[in-house]
Amino acid sequence: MHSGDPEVSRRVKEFREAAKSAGVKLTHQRLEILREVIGRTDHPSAEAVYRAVRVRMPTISLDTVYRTLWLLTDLGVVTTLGPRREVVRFDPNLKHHHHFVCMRCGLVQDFMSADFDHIRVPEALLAVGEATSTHVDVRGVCIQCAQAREL
Amino acid sequence: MHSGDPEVSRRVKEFREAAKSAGVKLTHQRLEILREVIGRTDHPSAEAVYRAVRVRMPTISLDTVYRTLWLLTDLGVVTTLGPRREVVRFDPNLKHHHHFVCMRCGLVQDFMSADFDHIRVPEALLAVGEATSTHVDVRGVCIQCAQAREL
DNA sequence: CTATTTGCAAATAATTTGCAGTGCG
DNA sequence: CGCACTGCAAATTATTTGCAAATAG
Repeated sequence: MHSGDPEVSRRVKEFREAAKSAGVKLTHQRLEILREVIGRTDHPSAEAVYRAVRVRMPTISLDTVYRTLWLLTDLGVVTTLGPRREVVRFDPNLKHHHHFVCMRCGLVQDFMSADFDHIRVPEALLAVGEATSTHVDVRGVCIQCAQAREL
Repeated sequence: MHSGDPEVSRRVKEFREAAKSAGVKLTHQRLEILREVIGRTDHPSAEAVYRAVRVRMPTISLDTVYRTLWLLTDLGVVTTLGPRREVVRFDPNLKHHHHFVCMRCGLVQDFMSADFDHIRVPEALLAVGEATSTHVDVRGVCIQCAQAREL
C-alpha cells in the first residue's frame, strides 16, 4: 500500500471531512501521520510511526505523533489494539478460557467453553501460520453497567 | 474464595513443589502474594495485589510484589492477561476483524470472518452481561517463525 | 552458614503535559 | 490576525534494578 493507493486517498478525504466537522486543523504533520498509519498492516506503535514519518519530515516530534494518533482515535479514524494504556494484569486461571469484556467499566470475566477452545479457523489462515488454539473475547456491557445506565 | 478454600491449598501445595524443584525459596511474602492472586477472579494489577497484601503484611514492598508475580508467571503458576509489557499499538482497520497472533515473534495479522463476527455465546453469559460482538484470537506460530525453527 | 530474597531508593521506559513560538483558516 | 498546533523539555506513571540488610534451607 503506497501513497497513490485509492484506499489511502479515500481515508485521507474521510479525515478531512471529520476534521472539518470537529473544528480541527489540517496540518502537514497530521496528514503525514495519517498516511503512514493507514498504509500499514502491522499495527505500529507510536514510536514506529514516529521513526517512519521522520524520514520524510525530520523535524516532527514524538509527542506530536502521540497527540495525533489519539486525535485520530477520538475522531474514529483508527483504533487501538487492546485497551488504551494497559497495565499488566495477572490471571491465576491456567485452564483454557475465554473472556467477557465490559466496554464500559473494563471488567474482564473468565468463562469456559469447550466449543470455543477449538473453533475451525478459516482456510486462508494456513497462509499466515499454524493455529494452536482459539480464544474468544465477547465484548458487551456487564449487568452492573447496564443497570447503572437505565437510571 | 478465602484462605481455607481447598482450591487455594491445592494451588499453594502445587507452588511448594514447583518452588522446590526450581530451587526457589518459600518466603512468607511469596505465600501471601500467591494466596491473594489465587483467591481473586478480577485479574488484579501488581498494584492491586500490593494494596491487598499490605493489609496483612504492612512492610511488604511493591517491587517484591512485581518480582514475585513474574516469578509465579515463570514457574507457570499464573499467567498474564495479554502479553508482558504492552506498548500501545494503533490499528487503521475499522472493520470488524479477528487476529492471528504468533506466539514466537508477536506478529498480529488481521483477518475477516463473517462466521466469527457473531458466534453464539454460552447461555451462562446472560448472567454476566449483554454481548455485543465477538472477537477471536487465533494463537499459533507464523510461517516465518515455523521455518526458522526447522533450520 | 551462605546464597536468596527483601525493602529501599534510584533508574528506566512509555507516555503526557506546560509553555512559548508557529502557522492554518 | 487569533486560536489551535507544534516542538522542546520537563513531568508522570508503571515497572525494573542496584545494593546492603534479613532470612530460608
